[in-house]
Amino acid sequence: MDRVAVFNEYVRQKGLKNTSQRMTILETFLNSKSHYSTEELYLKLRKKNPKIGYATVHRTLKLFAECGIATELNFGDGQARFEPVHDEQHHDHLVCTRCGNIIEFEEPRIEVLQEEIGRKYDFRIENHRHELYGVCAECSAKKKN
Amino acid sequence: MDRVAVFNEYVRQKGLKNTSQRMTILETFLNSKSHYSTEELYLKLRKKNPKIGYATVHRTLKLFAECGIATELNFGDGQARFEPVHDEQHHDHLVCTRCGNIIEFEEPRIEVLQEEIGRKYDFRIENHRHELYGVCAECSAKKKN
DNA sequence: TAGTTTTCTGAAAGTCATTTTCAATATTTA
DNA sequence: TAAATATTGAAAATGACTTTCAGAAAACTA
Repeated sequence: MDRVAVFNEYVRQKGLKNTSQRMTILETFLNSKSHYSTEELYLKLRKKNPKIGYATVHRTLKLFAECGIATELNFGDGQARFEPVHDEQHHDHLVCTRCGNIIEFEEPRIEVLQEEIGRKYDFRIENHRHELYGVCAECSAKKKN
Repeated sequence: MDRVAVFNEYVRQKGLKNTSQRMTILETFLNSKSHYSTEELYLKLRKKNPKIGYATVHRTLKLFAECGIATELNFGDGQARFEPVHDEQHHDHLVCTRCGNIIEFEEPRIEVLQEEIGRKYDFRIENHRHELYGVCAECSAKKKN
């Protein structure tokens, strides 16, 4: 079941309504690999439909997260970001504190160790956040620091 | 050099002033293992000194983080938290999404893997954030879910 | 040590992302 | 198609932080 279908199913089950705004937002959101903040997605959407409101974008992104087709991220810059959930393996993020660039990484061995920690503390892990902050290759080269 | 000395040294070097408020806040902050939000520490401090202001508490916590005796944490509940830096090994956190309880864990093998990732992406890691969210043993027992 | 300079403080106002309100509008149901 | 119900967008509200500013306190200076 693709993500559009998941969303439609969620909307149906919850007795929500399927509006043109929601479809536009979903489409734009899925067709991008960026880690959008509400603001960024809102600005992008205005170009397609200048009538769309900020609150609607925000509410809809929350809805995506709720039904499991988006993940809410927070890189400490004071605004939430959202990324589409993909079928591929879970990944985490390297965040460049100079240029803001975000690199995704996968490390199954860390995932395994996390599970081990959960068992050790008798803690049922539901999700996690793992971000590495620093300076990316480009910025290191640029500023030779 | 203990953390009070580190703070005093930092204040001296920066040409800042050493006030009674800062000392009170530092003392209260260090004598606790909690992960205080500004609000929580502010409320606790009011009991000792009702005249102390929220802004001062917040500014001072930022100052602690700046001089390296505190770490700023963010568990996604919309408010920053601070913990005293201890000499012991670096740790990360398990956060119970039911009761809010925070457990610290250490896992050197994860630290090693992080460094490996940094090398792989030619990324100079300066710090990281690693939090595991889920249900703690107590809450699991309570709600049998 | 008194005077001068500079930083601090606390209260209040301002900021900024997010959330809520509400009247108008759109979707879905009957 | 009408009735019921959810959604929308604009604007107001919220909440965590951040800044402002005038008076207070600390550090420096002669």
